[in-house]
Amino acid sequence: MKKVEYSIGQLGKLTHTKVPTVRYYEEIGLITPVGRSEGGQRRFDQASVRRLGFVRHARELGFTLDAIRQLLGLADRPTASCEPVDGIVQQQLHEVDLRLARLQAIRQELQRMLDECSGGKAGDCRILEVLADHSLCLTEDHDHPDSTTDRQI
Amino acid sequence: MKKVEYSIGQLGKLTHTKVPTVRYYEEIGLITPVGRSEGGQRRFDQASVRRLGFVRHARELGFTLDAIRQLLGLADRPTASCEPVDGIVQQQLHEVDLRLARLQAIRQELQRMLDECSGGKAGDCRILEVLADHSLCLTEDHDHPDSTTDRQI
DNA sequence: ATAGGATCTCTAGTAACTAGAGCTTCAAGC
DNA sequence: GCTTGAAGCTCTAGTTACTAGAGATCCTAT
Repeated sequence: MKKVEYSIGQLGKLTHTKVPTVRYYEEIGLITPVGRSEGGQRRFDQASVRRLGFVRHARELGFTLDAIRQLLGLADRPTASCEPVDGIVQQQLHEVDLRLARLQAIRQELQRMLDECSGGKAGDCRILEVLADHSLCLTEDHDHPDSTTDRQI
Repeated sequence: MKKVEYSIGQLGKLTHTKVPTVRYYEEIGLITPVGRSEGGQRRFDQASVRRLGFVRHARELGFTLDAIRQLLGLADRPTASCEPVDGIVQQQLHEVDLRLARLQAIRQELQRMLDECSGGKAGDCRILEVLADHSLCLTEDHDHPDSTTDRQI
């Protein structure tokens, strides 16, 4: 069984990751090539594929790169307790729940705005009115964008 | 009835907007002070308050500043048809729906991961396993972060 | 008159990439 | 062995919507 090596492009294909993204992950220390070719091109191995796969999957689930860095650190020490892993995931679930709640409220208001728009001139547009006057909207949870840690997905 | 004027700080309080954010919105052309004081400080009026209120409310609903710029342009021409407004809002609703669907799938997988974790060593951690091996996860819609236009809320 | 809070401008930083310029390396075909 | 074109390299800068800080100036109340 010989060691298979991958170019950055092959690694990218295997993990559905764009090449510049792989380089970016290397830059911030999430993955490291096993070496370089004679001419200086990056070479990766099977472990890189798994590691990058992990990163990508976690990103799909909305984890920040920072959280992923922690998860990777924990995954690297198989004898450690998996409690912190659990904590990170629980935290993420919590944030997803918050975002779901906010999005659902937003969805409702958008839908209502659309329902009320009768399609005339902008001057009479109910949508523009609601947007201009917050008190016309139903949402209670008046959450101000500045304070909202708004992130991805 | 005399014209009331507001400093940037007062405007910020009235609209729950941080002062640097107000300046940023001015920089990108969303709002404009009515003038400046002798000493060069910005002065705003009631119309500024309404306009900034509009921006903030639209941001809460997840519109991009670009969409908001368009909405403001439409709101400024009351005789124009409100059809494009409707279009922008519908588009936004659509995006919110997509995001809700994705978040719900994510929520499910996070929950399942937590349910399966028995709390032992990281080496046996089901969570880390699932993260490392995408094929272990239930989500069908394998959506790759790169291609995801992931934005706020 | 003065103190101290508010405001000014300017630069730089955040997350997680993406895009482009200008150059070099690699692999396949002849 | 040579050529050619895709793929790789580094570096800089751009994206969105702000936020933070430095150092100077203004405004208002005592």
